Amino acid sequence: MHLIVTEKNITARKIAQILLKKVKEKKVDGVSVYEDGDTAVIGLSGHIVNIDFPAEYNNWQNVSPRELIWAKAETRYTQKKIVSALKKLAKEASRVTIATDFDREGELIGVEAYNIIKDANPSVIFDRARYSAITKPEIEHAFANTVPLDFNLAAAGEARQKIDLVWGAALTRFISLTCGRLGNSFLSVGRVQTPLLALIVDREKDIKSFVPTPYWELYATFSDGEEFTAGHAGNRFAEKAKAEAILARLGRIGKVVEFKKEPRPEYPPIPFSTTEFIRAAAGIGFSAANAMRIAENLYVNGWISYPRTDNTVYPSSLNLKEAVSQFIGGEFDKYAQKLLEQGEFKPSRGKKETTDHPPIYPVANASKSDLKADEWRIYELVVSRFFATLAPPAEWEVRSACIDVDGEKFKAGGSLLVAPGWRLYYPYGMPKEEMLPELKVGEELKVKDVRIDEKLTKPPVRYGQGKLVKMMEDLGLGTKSTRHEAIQKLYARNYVHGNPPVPTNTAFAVVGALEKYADPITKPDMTSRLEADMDDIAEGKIKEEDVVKESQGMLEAIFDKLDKNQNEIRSVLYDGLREDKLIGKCPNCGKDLLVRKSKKGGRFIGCDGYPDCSFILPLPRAGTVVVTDKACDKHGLARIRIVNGGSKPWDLGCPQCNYEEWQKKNAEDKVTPINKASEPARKPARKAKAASGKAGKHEGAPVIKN
DNA sequence: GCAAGGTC
Repeated sequence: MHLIVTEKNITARKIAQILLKKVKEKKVDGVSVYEDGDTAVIGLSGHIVNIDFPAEYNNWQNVSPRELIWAKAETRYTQKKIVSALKKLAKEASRVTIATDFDREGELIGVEAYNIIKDANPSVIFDRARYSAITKPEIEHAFANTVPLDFNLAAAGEARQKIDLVWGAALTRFISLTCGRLGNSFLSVGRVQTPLLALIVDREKDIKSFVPTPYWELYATFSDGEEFTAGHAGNRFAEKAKAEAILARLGRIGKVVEFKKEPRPEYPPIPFSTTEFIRAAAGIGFSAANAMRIAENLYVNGWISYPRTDNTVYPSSLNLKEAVSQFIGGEFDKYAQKLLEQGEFKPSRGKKETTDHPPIYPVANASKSDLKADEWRIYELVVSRFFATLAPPAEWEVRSACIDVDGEKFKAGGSLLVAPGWRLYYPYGMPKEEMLPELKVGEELKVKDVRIDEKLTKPPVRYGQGKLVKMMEDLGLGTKSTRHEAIQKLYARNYVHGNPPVPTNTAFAVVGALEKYADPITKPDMTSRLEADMDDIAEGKIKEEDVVKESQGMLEAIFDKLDKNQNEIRSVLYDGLREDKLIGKCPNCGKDLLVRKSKKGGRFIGCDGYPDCSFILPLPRAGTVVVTDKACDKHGLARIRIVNGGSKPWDLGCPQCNYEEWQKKNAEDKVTPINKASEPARKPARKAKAASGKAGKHEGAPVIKN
C-alpha cells in the first residue's frame, strides 16, 4: 500500500480528491483516512508528539529550576489516536510519502510521523512531496517529483523545541518561585513572550516619562469664494509671544505666491498574509486572537483559504479569474463584474514570497445569511482585500499653495480622489479628502480670520495589537500561527490589561529583573541568533546537539547570576506585585489597603494593618481584578475593573462606593444586611444572599485569613 | 502548573 501523510485532515481530503479516482473515507481509530485501491491518505493534527521533562521534575518546589537545564527531555505522544492509526496503517504500507507543509515545522512534523511509522514497520520506503498550493497541477507535480526527507531541516526545528523548553521552563519556575506566585497565578518567561512584553513595557516607560510641552500654531482663513485655512510656514512656535507678534503684523490681504496641482497614484494594498490580515482586522476593531479565531472558522467551513501564511504573493498556479468569477450573482456581484471588465489581472505583491501557502483569499461565495455578523465582517474584509489587490491604482489630485500675507508665508494642502481604482473595492482606512480651491499665482485673497491655537506635545501612543503583530514579524518573534497567541498569553498572565494592552506593575518588575540578570531572554536577538543557528543546522554546517549544548551553557551562566541575586530580585518582584494590588489607604487606620486572597480562593480588599485593623471590602467572585490608576474622588481608593476573558470588562469603580451601593440595595430588598463597611465584623455571616444587579455579584463578605 | 510550535 502507498500511504500519504499530510499535516492536517483537510489537506488529506483535498489531496485524495486530486490524486485518487474514487475517494472512500474510512475511520481508523476514529481518524479519517481517504483511500482508493492501493493508496491511502491520512492527515495529522500538526505536531503529534511533544517533548517534556520526565515526571520526577514535575514538582516545582522540590526541584531547583537550574536542574532543568541539563535534564533530558522525553518525547510524548500528544495525539494518541493518530499515532495508533499511523502504526496500524504502517504495517500495511510498503511506501510512505510525507506530504506535510513545506516549511521547517512541516519537515519536523513529517519526521515525527516517519519515526512512528519506521518503528512499526522498518521495511517501509519513504519519500517527501513538497507543494505550496493545493491545486491539481501543483500537487500532481509534487507527487511526480518527490524528494528525500530533509532530516537536517527537521533537526533545526528540534533544536528550537529543546531550547525553548529549557529556557522557558527554568526561568518561568525561577521567577514564579522567587516571588511565591505558584498555582494558576504563576509568572511565565519565554523566548517570544518576554521580548514582546519588554516592547510593551518600554513603550509605557516612554509614555510615563513624557513631559508635555506647550506650543502654538498660527492659522489664517482665506476666502476666494470658497474658504480654506492655511498654517503659518514657521509652525510650531515654542513661544506664544512670537506667534502673537506675527499675528499683530498681519493685514487683511494675502497673495498667492505658489500653487501646485499634481496627480498622485496610490497603489493597491498587498495580498493578505496573516500579519497583514490581523493588522487590517485590528483596524476595524478586532483583537488579534478574535480575528484569527474567526478566520479559522471561515477556513474550516470552506469560505476562505488557509489563514496562517507568510506569503504576500499569489502563486502563479492560482486561477485569479476563476476566484473572482465565483462572486457573480452574489452579494459582491457588481464588484466582481467590474473587476472582470479589466481583462488581465496584474495583482499587487508584497515583499515576502514563501512556499507554505498562498495569501489569504476567498474560496467560496458566501451570502450574508450564511455567516454570523462578526464572521461576515471578516469575510467581507477578505473579499474586499482580494478584489483590491487585483484592481488598478487609485488616483488622487494633490494640491498645495503658499500664500503671502505681509511677508509671512502660509501653507495649505488639499487632496481629492479623482479615480477610486482599488478604493472602490476596499473602503477601509479611506483618508479624508481635503478641500483646497483652485488658485492662481498672483491672485489676491481676503484674510477672513487669523487665530492662534495653543497645543501640547503628545506622548507616544500605545502599541495596538495589529501594530504589535507587525513589530513581532519584523523582529522575527513568533510565527504566523503564534503571534496572536503570544499577546493573549500576556493577558492570561496578568502582565497586561485593556486594549491596547497596558502593562501592569508586575510586568515592569519581571521585565526589569530579567533585563538585569537574564538579558538574552528579554531581547529579540535571541531569536535571530537561534534562526541563524537553525539555518546552519539545516545546511549541515553544525550539529543540533552542539547548538543545544551551547544554549544550555549560556543559561547556566545566567542561573549563576540569578541564584546569587535572588534576594534582590525577590524584593523587586514583591514591590511590583504589591503595587498591582494596592487600592489606597485604609479609612480606619491609614495603612495600605490591598487585594487579598481568601483561603477558599475568593478575593477581598483587606487592610495591611490586620489583625490590629480588620477593615475589609468585598470583591466579585469571578473575573480578573484590575486595579486602575484612577482614584475615586470621594474615597481616594483606586477604581477597579473586572476583566472576564473576551467579554466586555466591567468597570466596578471605587470598591467602597460599590459596596455602599450594594448595601443600600440590599436594605431596600429587605435582605438581612451583613456587616457595615465602617465597622466590619471579623468573621461576618456568610448567609447574605446576592442582591440583583451588578453589585449583587459580590461573594458576600469575605473571611479574613493571613 | 513551565516554552513555542503545529492544528481544532
